[in-house]
Amino acid sequence: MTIRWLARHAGVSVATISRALRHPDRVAPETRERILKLVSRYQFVPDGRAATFSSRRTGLVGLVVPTISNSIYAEFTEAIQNRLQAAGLSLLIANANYSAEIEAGIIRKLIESRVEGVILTGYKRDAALYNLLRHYRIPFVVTWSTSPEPAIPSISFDNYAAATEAVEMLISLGHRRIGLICGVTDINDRAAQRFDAYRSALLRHKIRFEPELVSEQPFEIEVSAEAATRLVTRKNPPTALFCANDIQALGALFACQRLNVRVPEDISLIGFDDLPITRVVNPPLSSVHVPAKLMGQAAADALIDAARNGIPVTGQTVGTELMMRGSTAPAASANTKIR
Amino acid sequence: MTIRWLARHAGVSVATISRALRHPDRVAPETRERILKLVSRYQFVPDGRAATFSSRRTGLVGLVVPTISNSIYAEFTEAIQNRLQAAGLSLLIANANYSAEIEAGIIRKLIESRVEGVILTGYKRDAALYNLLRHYRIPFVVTWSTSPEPAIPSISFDNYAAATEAVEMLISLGHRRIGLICGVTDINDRAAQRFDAYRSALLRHKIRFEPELVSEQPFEIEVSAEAATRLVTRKNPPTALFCANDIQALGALFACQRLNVRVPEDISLIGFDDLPITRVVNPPLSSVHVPAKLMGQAAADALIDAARNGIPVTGQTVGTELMMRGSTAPAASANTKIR
DNA sequence: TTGAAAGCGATACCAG
DNA sequence: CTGGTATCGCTTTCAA
Repeated sequence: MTIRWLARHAGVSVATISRALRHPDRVAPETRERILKLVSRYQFVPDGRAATFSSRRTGLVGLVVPTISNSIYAEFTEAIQNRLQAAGLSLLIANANYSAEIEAGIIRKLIESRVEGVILTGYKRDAALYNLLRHYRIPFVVTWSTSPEPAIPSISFDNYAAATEAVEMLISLGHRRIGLICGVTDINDRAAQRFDAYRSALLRHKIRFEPELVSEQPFEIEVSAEAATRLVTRKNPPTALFCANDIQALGALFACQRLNVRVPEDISLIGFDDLPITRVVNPPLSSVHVPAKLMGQAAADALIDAARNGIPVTGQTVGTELMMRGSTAPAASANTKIR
Repeated sequence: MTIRWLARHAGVSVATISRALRHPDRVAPETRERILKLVSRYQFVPDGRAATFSSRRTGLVGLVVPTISNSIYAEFTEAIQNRLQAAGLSLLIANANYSAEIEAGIIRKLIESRVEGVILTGYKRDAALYNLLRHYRIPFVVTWSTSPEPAIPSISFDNYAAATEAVEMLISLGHRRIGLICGVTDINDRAAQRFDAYRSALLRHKIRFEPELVSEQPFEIEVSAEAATRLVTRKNPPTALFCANDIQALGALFACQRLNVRVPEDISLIGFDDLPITRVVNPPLSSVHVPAKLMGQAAADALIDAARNGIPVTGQTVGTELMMRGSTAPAASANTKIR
């Protein structure tokens, strides 16, 4: 069942069939009707690869995320997918699983598929990969972190600034012993930037940085709860905890509840991502709002523009907002000065 | 940059280049070295479409899910993706967004891409779609619900049985006023089956079915919390709530906490999906464990087998398990008889 | 408005 | 072991 077969049956040329399918207005109404009737009668679905192959357009965009089981990436992915779908493009999705090797393989495969654009998560990766994409003239955009290199366009928020705001808020509430739970900085540049921001903020305020108050963990709520438990049950526990991720913040919140450590009276919590659930838990969780959906849409739009109209992708910074909720309060012990 | 170009530069034929890339052992070591050096020097990545086109294999599998922002689908998707990736196949993912129309368009597009298999969510859809897939000899499998038609292979658990177990548990704990929060049954056959199970269980135990105790809602935690609030603040509130989804159960739990309705003393809760978070909240949430990962892997494996070895997809039922945790207790008022 | 024919880039069969 | 070549299914000039 091919265009050629249909052409024979309809008594026209393959060119006419192709036109009837793609540019119906360029075919005589009568001819068109006849063809379309055949098409639906035989449930003909043209081979997209062949089409793609002659027209040089695959209609495919690749997305590389470390995982989608983290809600925030799921939301991000979904936003991208919806946008592309609306533009008639398809999403080829791949999990890099926080592994540089897997990622490299994935990117190669995307190039093999001749995707018309690639959305990357995080900027830190072998330069060879960026070069490969450029070499194949495949527009790409980095999300979730901004690359220091201007040649690598990123549509993202500023992890460092956002984390700084959160930590400074805790400091301004009088907290001096502030713990951190974040992702594994070796494999996650977002986590690394947030860690940096935390550390710098402390130093800037002359607060000693204590490595024992920092816990790097994978994003699993049970693991995070355990990490928080360890932090909170120290002899000299922190009075505030910055969790560079809501999953971890939730783990911490539930761990505290279980330990009868009152939030925010005994310990203040701030998360990161602003998942919908933060507004529903008790107390509601303060969190840094990350415009995941917006960021995804902007990235998709940029790539759609690049693919359709050859417009080069330009970087863009989207804003975050610290959402203060019930999980954060002035330090009880300290001389509480809110500025 | 094509195979032909490389052939000229290497002074060999295109056939040899192709072989050097796909079957290195069928090429003289010397020739091979020379070719591979060129390939890496020019960062040549063969065009997968062309390959696909001559070899009749696209290496693509399509997945149609209603959404991925629900964690449980994200986990499912991820399992499939990992499995396919390991088998050298790529996942083309599409959100149907609980819309039959969008889904139909998506399936058409998957056929256009000549995917080698399709994983569907839920069985209820226009028969024409199934026929189209069959017509194109594309193996498919239904997940998340079992089709009553044997011609539609499903790899799934039994929604009805699983929900029945949960509701009967509540009944056996002495509950007689049991509420239900579930998905929108019009567009979600899983929700519909769970609703049916709930209703039948009540009737079977001579408990009056009260429509006012049922709330159909989209899977958003805030919406679910409101729905639960309405149910719990009735003049004559239920003593137990079956939530056909953990998102909704969590919404209910947090709503109860906020209203000072004690769980499980005042109201028992059972969710569905057994998300990791259920083990961490307070009290831990009873839930029906759904083997999302296993189901995804099995579906992926079935399709891999179908694509690779022409083995027809056969249905399979995977088990669920009711995980009883702290959110459920015997009815306080009633004459508590645990059988 | 319609048709003929030249690709698009790799694969694989068949010779040599 | 290597080369020539038909082929996959459709799009797209270019003519008619």
